[in-house]
This record gives sequence, C-alpha cells and structure tokens, in this order.
Amino acid sequence: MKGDSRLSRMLHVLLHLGEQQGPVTSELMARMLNTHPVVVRRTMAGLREKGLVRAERGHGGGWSLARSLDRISLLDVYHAIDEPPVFALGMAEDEPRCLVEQAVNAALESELREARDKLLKRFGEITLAALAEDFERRMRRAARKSQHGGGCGAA
Amino acid sequence: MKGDSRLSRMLHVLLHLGEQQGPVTSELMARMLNTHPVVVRRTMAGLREKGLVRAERGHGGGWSLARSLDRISLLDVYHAIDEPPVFALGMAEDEPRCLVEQAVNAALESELREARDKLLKRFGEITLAALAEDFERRMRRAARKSQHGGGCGAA
DNA sequence: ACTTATGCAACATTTGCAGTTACCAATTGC
DNA sequence: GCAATTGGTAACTGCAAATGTTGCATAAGT
Repeated sequence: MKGDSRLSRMLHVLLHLGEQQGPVTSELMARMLNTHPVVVRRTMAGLREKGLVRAERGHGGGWSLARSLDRISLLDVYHAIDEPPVFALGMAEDEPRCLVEQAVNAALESELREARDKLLKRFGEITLAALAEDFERRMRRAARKSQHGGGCGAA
Repeated sequence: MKGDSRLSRMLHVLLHLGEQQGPVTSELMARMLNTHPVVVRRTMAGLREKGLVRAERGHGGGWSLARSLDRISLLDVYHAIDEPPVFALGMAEDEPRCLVEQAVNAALESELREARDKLLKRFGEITLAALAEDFERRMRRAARKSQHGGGCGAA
C-alpha cells in the first residue's frame, strides 16, 4: 500500500456529492472509488459525526452534504477522519532513557511538528469549493479536446 | 509500530559512534537500540554505501564514522536509508481517469510536495554535530541533578 | 584452526489500512 | 403487515512494509 488514502477518497466523494443534488448511495460511491460500500460507510461515519454530511436510511436514502463546499476545508475533512498520522517517519521510542536518543527525538519531533502544523494550516485554507473550481477548469479543458463529459466512469 | 523508525535509529547510533572512538559492533549497537544485530547491519548497509560509515570485519571489527558529525546532515542520513516515504497520507489512485479525483490529487500532491521539500531542506541544515551539542547540554543538566553518567543503558 | 565480526538470504511476526461477509435497524412502498 | 432498500456495525480476511529471527557464508585477527 502506498499510504492511508482515506483523506483522498473522502475529498473525492464529497466533491461528487457537491455536484449531484439529492442523496447518493454508498453503493454508487463505492463504484466511484473502486471499493466496497462498507468501506465508504466506515469512513463516512466520521464525517457524519462531525456534521459534514447527512445519511438517510431506507428507500431513496443515501448521503448528502450538510454544508456547502465553500464551508468545508481539507482540514475539516482531516479532523473528521480522526486525524490519522501525517508522517510515515516515527521515533524508535517515545520516552527513551538514553540522553542521546532524547536529543534525536527532540530534534525530529520539533521538525515534524512544525511541518505538520504548517501543512494543516494550509489544509485549513483550502476549501472543497476551490477544488471544485479546479475540477470545472479540467472539465472545460477536456471538453474542448474530446466530446464526452468528464465525470467518473461510475458517475 | 508507530512508523518507520530507521531514520531515528540511525541518528541515534551515529551519535554514539561519534562519542566512542574506535569501531562499535552491531551487537553493541543492537543493545543500544533494543533490537537485533541483523536489523542494525541491514539499515547501516545504506550508510556504508553512501560513505557515511565504514565497516570492518573480523576480530576487533565493527562500525566507525567515515566523516565527522559536523559533515553529516539529517538529510544525508535520510538519503542513505533510501528515502522512505515521508507521509503516511497517500492518494487512492496515481493516475485516475476521473477528473474530480485528478483535481483532488493535484491539490494534495502539491501541498505534500511543498511540505516535503521544506522538511528535507530543514534536514539538510541540521548536522549531527548540532544534535551532539544538544546531547551534551542534556548531559550536563542531568549531571547536576543526579550522579550517574548520561549514556544509554547499553553504553 | 578457532573465534569474532560483517554480509546476506530466507522466513516469521507485527501493525494498520483495505476488502469482505453477515446481521441488525430504519425507512419507504406495496 | 411485509418485502425491498439502504445505512450501522462487528468480525474476519487479505495485503504490504517494517521489524524480528535464524542460518550460513566470508573475512580478519589470535
């Protein structure tokens, strides 16, 4: 595996939710993401708890946005998926007795914390509406070259 | 495990190498790192190939620095362990057909690339000698409070 | 020769995300 | 009421990467 793709996937389906109006089923989302409905529900559960989306059960049910895309930032989504580790790099021990290792940890933790803080700050400044705009640009550019619409194969 | 600890571990043992003069065996290093000699050899192999350390075989052999600590940066060590992934976050697909996903990937990749570049730039500015200085400070501070020396349990 | 080391391949273990199955709960339509 | 649809959740499997472990070959000192 190349990493935790939950953030990437949730951004993807949220943008699709922003396009379609009316609820979208986990089944359809799963086809968009090339995965399985249970994976969708599992990950979307966090977004529901944070109030980013709503889920309706039963006939005609599915997922819909609880806020407009310009009120959702990448940081909101990151929080909603439970803030998984940003870095693959880690310390050998968390509270080492060895003073050498303490010095190493202090330096690494300081750099990683700063990098993480800056990254999350940037995430906080980017809304899903901005990503949707970029998508529209790509749509228009693609439409000029070929003739088909630009959605997912599943959409 | 909380992440890839190879960078952390290599920094740790390199600082110990800087303290002791004369070769240190993988056996002893393994005790410093609470691991096994083969893990040490496996990871140190990269540093050897990059010319950061030397390994001598046979009686009285072991590992020693090929450069002084002020000529080794965190970035050098990162390169030497083969540049493992910095982030735990990744994309669902590398070359998606869906234009929505392309927009998501473009935004995420751009932010992650920038964060990585900045982090590695910082790594390039930090030498192991700087970490060793911080260790010395911790040593003196600990010596003032208690009576024992400040090395590893294994050292 | 014997002992001490590294070098290296092969295999087992662990950890976390992803995939899958199964069953329950809620809601709609007949 | 009953069947069909859809989310909620637990439990299990699959998989990839770092780590742990064993075994054996190679090199160097005594």
